[in-house]
Amino acid sequence: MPTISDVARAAGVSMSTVSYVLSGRRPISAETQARVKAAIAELGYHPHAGARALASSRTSVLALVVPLRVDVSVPVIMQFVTAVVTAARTYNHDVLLLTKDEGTAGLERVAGATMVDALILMDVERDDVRIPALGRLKQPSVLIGFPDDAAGIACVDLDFAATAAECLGHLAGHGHTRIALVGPSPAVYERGTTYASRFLGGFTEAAERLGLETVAHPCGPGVRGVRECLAQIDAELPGVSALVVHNEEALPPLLEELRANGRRVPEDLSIVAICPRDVAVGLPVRLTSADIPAHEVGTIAVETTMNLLDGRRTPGTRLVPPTIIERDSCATRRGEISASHG
Amino acid sequence: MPTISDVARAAGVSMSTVSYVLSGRRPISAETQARVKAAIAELGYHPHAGARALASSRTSVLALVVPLRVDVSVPVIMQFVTAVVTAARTYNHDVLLLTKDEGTAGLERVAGATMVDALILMDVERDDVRIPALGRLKQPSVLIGFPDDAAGIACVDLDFAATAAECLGHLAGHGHTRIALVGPSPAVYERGTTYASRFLGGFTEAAERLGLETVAHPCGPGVRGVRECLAQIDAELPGVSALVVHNEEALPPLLEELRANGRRVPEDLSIVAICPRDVAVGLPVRLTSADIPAHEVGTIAVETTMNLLDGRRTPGTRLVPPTIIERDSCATRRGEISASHG
DNA sequence: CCCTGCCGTCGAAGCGCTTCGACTAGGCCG
DNA sequence: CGGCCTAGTCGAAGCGCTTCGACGGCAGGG
Repeated sequence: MPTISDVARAAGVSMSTVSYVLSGRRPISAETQARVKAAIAELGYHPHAGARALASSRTSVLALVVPLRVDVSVPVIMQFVTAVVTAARTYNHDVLLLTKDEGTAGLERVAGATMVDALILMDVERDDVRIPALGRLKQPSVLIGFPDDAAGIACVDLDFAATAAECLGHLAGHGHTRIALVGPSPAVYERGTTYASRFLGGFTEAAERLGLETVAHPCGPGVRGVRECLAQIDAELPGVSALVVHNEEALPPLLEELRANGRRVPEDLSIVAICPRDVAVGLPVRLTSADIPAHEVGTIAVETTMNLLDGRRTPGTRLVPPTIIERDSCATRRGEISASHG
Repeated sequence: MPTISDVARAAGVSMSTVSYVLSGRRPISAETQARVKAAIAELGYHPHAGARALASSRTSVLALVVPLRVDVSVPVIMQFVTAVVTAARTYNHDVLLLTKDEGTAGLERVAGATMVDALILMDVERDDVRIPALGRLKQPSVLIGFPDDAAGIACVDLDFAATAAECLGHLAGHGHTRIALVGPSPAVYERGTTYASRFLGGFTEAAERLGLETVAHPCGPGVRGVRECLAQIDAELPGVSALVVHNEEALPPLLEELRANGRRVPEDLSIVAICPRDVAVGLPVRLTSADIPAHEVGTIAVETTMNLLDGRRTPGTRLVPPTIIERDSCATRRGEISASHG
């Protein structure tokens, strides 16, 4: 492996000149640059990452902490991951993958060892124990998701409250007035992931504002969970004409159960789901959905990280606005549009 | 951040002694060790990864190259990833995540810069362009999957040929003699991922050995692909009584299509699927399946990597034997067991 | 009792890079 | 025409760690 001094010798310049050609931190004449670059290419020189990190205390590596076994669907996690990796590469950074189950220790390890320049955490909980730990690190960090107290912390996520409101608005626009929320599994609420409560909050508030009659229920796993949830909804809100489903895993069994009971979608029951595009189109009925913009959120998380690293002041929290995509699961209730639009 | 010399001073020893306590490469008396460890704990000392890499030319980081957009299902990829990360941690290594779309350049970058000690590649193709590049790196590498010419390369994967044979054996044991293979999408074959052809090879050979009548067809995406595939199978092998499905994505539409056509599983048609446990149990019919042992394969890949790093000679290729798990999708054809068992 | 060898420790030489200060030439201003 | 600034380059001092050779002391063998 050639070193910077091999390059310097080959180009007939000093080591520092080679370094400045590479970093651009000082002006170097065009001819010198050309000679240095030629030497680099010829020798196949790659700067040694460790040496660089040691001398500059910058690593060009980001840590990304992903949840391992969670209730949020795996493909969505993977979308975040690929978005972050791809975006990081556009800033010439690489990504070190940590799992959430290492907890605080993992963060301290990679940060303490100066393996990374910054950290991005997914699956943030209401009162996440990792947050105080982050404050003690010398590296900045960005959260994907929101803790209860997001003061002074950089957070990025879909605006779940606005998403709920949009869903209700969409259904109200189609004449629906009795609408139920099929929420995430109870485990999600217990674990304290705030997207569930943010969504519920937005749902409740919008329902009131729009004068809708609503109920909301979490929905456990499998056909069983779906069945129970539907039963409760039917009991508490007879004549329900639309469902907002904020639970990706529940969608397949839910559709299956409705079919089995002879309830047609959207003729008898309209559905708006919160899920990624490909899930929405991969089901028996193409679902009208609010997209989970994993790619956008991941990209923004990296951008925010880079701003932080450059010492740029940046909005502490970034809420990505929702996008509703109309497909085939939402029907208009005849003669009720005007009533609901009032 | 305290450095090793801070620790040395606090413990009243030299830097090298601290280093030897940490690495265990030379004997250090128990008392000295205790004092050093106390100092480390008290100061909250973490060795600087870059400095360590520079001095020792070891990084304790593994590169893992994952496919981005592929036909193999995302949850399975994620299982490999988490297995590799978890296993790497048990060897005190971290994982740098690369995407396959960076191609050869990505490998050369991280290897050239000495960012990693070794590389693990997923989604290896028949004549993968990255393989010659790997040979030029100073770091060892391990493949998850097999290229056409695996000579001298460390490879790990499920034994797909044996898996196919096991599936056929299982069905034959249940009295089935006319069996069709629903294969991966044509794109998989075109892309040259060898697991498809390895499976097909094992299938064909076992069919002959067991005296079965079989056909094999790739299966394109969606309901459409399933429908075409089934039509061809029925045309070419009338009276088919069992399906081996080597295509995870096809399973939901396949079951749906069979149901719509009034073909009951397993009464009219038995199914053995090749898919991870959770997919098999998450469908309307709990499928008898050959497991995709992502966790085991990932773990073995890391073990192999560690052996390579320790200069230990290790079997070049590791084929993980299949495991068939009986569930509810396989029926016995009455009165035909003895006939098929002969 | 001396030599050998091992145990436990130290000192110092790098590992390959960045970066700061310094220096030389010119160019521009007043 | 002197002072000053800028562009372009060099030299050297680290960054924090590992590791090799060396050394003193103590045990065991001849």
